[in-house]
Amino acid sequence: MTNKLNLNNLTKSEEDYLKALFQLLVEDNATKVGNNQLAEYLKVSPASTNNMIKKLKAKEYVISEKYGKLDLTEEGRSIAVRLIRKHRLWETFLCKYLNFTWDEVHDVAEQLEHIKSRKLIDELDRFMDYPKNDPHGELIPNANGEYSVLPKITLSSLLDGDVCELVAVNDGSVSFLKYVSEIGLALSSEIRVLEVREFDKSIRIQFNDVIETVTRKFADNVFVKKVV
Amino acid sequence: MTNKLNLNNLTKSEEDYLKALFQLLVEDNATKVGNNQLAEYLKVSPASTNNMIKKLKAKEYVISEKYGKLDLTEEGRSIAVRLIRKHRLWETFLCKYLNFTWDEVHDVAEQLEHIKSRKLIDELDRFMDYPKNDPHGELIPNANGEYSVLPKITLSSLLDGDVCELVAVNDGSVSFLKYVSEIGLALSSEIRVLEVREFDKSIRIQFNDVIETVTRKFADNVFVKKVV
DNA sequence: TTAATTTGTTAGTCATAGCTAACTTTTTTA
DNA sequence: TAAAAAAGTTAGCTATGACTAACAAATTAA
Ligand SMILES: [Mn+2]
Ligand SMILES: [Mn+2]
Ligand SMILES: [Mn+2]
Ligand SMILES: [Mn+2]
Repeated sequence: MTNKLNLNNLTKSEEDYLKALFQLLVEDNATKVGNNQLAEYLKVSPASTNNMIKKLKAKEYVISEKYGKLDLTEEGRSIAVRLIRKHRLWETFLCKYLNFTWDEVHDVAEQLEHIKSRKLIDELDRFMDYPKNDPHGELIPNANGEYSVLPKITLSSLLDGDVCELVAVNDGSVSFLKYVSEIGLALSSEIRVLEVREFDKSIRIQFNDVIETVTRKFADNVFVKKVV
Repeated sequence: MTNKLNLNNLTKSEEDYLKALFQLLVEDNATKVGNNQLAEYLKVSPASTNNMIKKLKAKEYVISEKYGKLDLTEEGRSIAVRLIRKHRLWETFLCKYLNFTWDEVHDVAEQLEHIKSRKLIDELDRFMDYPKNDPHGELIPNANGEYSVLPKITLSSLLDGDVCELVAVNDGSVSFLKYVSEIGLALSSEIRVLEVREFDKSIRIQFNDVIETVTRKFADNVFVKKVV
């Protein structure tokens, strides 16, 4: 048990890098994550990530060999999970109690996730009666740091005739989330794939007696579980 | 009307300096505030404050002549008031909804006050139904930036026989606040000054049939309004 | 009114965290 | 398998915001 309790001396940047690396490693289930990939994800230069990775290696949150791929230590993963817990709890709070819509919460949660107070986040969790999912459908890690990834596939991976339930959406883009709501989709919507068009991979879908055509790019950001 | 809307490009440090200067100027009603005084208040070196004051003068939040005293512009005051509003609303939220005690809230609020989202703070205000006072008794500025200082004097300024009501406490020191609660004092307590001792300015006070002797230092941090 | 003390300023240093440009190593492709 | 491309690294620069040490101005005391 590597319980060093060195959780509160991380800078906002260090936290952001650890969370980003975790999301690439675990959530996007990439087999290997490289320096340039991390740089692109964080929208900084490869030189910046290279520099930060050095520091995080010295602090034993990250493992990698020179010119090799990146990985997180147990301690590094644990910090990342705590950040994701905070992020998702705050998003939930903003939607459920402060009248935020699901496209408004991410940017504010990016700030709030860096507030350092164990009591704050655990009490917020209790106050909301331990929610399981955030406003975008993603699972919220619990106070013990137990983390699991929602079983999901992208809408774009389905074939003609498949029926699925919308279980989560990518929360990164405001315009995407607004678009999803506008056409009438929401978490739990049942979606039937009418046709995947060969030419441009656009997809005709049906839900609530509505028929829409969505692009491949759109469908890549919609996460579903198959029903039929 | 100097409404430049340049409110969201300030660093945490810049915000902290403006708030500190405001608190020295307005809340502690100091006639003049100097560079070293600000440095001591913020627990940084005079060189650091001198440097930051230069930057804040360039941005037109602060006014001062070389070797002269410091003052805030309207814009500078406005930023400071918004920070104080955020600080006090968060303190109130933590106490009322998240089971924090009044000695636990200040440090977390120091972090939360720097979160940038107009909607967040105005919705938090609405959620709590527009509270007037924070957990330490201080007035919460409203959404229009209207700010007023609670009419108050220190307990240490009273004389033998005076009777007063506890209206606020200095929220800076955890050990002080714990001490206040422990002896049974709270906001609205009625306190009678039995005797101010010449020798060390210690004060015998009575409240709720309790008689206690408190030091001058203690009484400096207790804010009251006179009843008799 | 001079001398001592306090207050304020400047110069130079450090750490953090970005950047570009140049370079090296690894991987891919022809 | 050699050349090209991609990926990763390094050096050197910038800005922010701390610091100390040295100095100048203003205030206070003698
Ligand atoms: Mn989010
Ligand atoms: Mn989310
Ligand atoms: Mn406070
Ligand atoms: Mn307070």
